[in-house]
Amino acid sequence: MLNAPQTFATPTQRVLDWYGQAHRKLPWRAPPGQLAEPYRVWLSEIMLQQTNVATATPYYFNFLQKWPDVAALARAEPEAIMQAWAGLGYYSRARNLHACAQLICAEHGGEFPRREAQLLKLPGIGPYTAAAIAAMAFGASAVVVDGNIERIMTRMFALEAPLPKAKPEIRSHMASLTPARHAGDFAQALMDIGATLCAVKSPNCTACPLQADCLAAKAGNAATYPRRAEKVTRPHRQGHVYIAQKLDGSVLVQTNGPRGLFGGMTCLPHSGWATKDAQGQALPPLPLAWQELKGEVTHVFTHFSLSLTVHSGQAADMAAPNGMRWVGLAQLEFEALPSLMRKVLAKWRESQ
DNA sequence: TAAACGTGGGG
DNA sequence: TCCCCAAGTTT
Repeated sequence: MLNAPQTFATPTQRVLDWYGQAHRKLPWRAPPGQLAEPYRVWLSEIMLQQTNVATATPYYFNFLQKWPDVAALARAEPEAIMQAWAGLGYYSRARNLHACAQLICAEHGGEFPRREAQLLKLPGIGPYTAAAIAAMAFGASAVVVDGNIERIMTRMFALEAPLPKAKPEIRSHMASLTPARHAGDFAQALMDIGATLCAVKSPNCTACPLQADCLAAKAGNAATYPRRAEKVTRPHRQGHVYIAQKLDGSVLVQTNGPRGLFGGMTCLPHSGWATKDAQGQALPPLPLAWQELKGEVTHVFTHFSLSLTVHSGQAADMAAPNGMRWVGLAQLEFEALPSLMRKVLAKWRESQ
């Protein structure tokens, strides 16, 4: 089977050919046909979990500059990592990133394990990321399945089972297509196709190298895949947040424990919003003459939306309550503040 | 298995 | 404005 004409090429070969000439150039990527550095693949893959390329890219450069390799990252202060991650969301990724770096240095001699099964054991590395690192950094013929590839497989094979039920079937199709060599390029090619051609809303089938292999393209209904289970309605929650300021300008903050929403991050004192019972109950951290700011701060999370009433109060030169601390106004920007808290502070400043 | 876990951009 | 959801993992 030498020199098979393009017309008779396999879908896999068509995708690899397309990648050679149409691939996106991304900072963590190796050129087609080459392997990328494990540290860069890992760092980018963690950042890209549920996160757009455009959003993750500046964070990737910042991390790489601060911590050029896994040993440097392992030595970093956890607070510095959380601060650098602030705004990216899903903060358990940052905590696991540090734990993973330390584990690699302590138990793997500072080198990433090459085998998928061993990668899978590391904190923050699940089935997708383990396969991606094994394929892109080590050349393994790993079966990489992310959201893009799920979308492409359900369209190519017109899979009617709704996600996540279709996942085993998707994986099986992807396994059949994955080449023995260049599996990393193949996966990245499919992700590029998913991002630029096989889009969620209006797929560009005529430009797709898989058009001839795609049942949904033939049927003209690609946009209806993947089928999805019914979405649950997002509950709404309420809470109160308190900005206490001393005469020297410093503001009262607290650092969250490692788990749960905003785990490991810096927050303004607040009433809590995690449970239905706790919502809306004002619970100031200090007995001050609190003033309520006009208008609420709203924020939408994946699993609930939130309205926050903002209170401001002038404090005398008093000690911070247990578990809290005063932070100078100029130092606030260097805290690991999630976007919600920055939003609250912005509203407060604009009310001053 | 299903829920928890952030955020910003696009239609 | 509102809804959807993006290179998932953990519990």
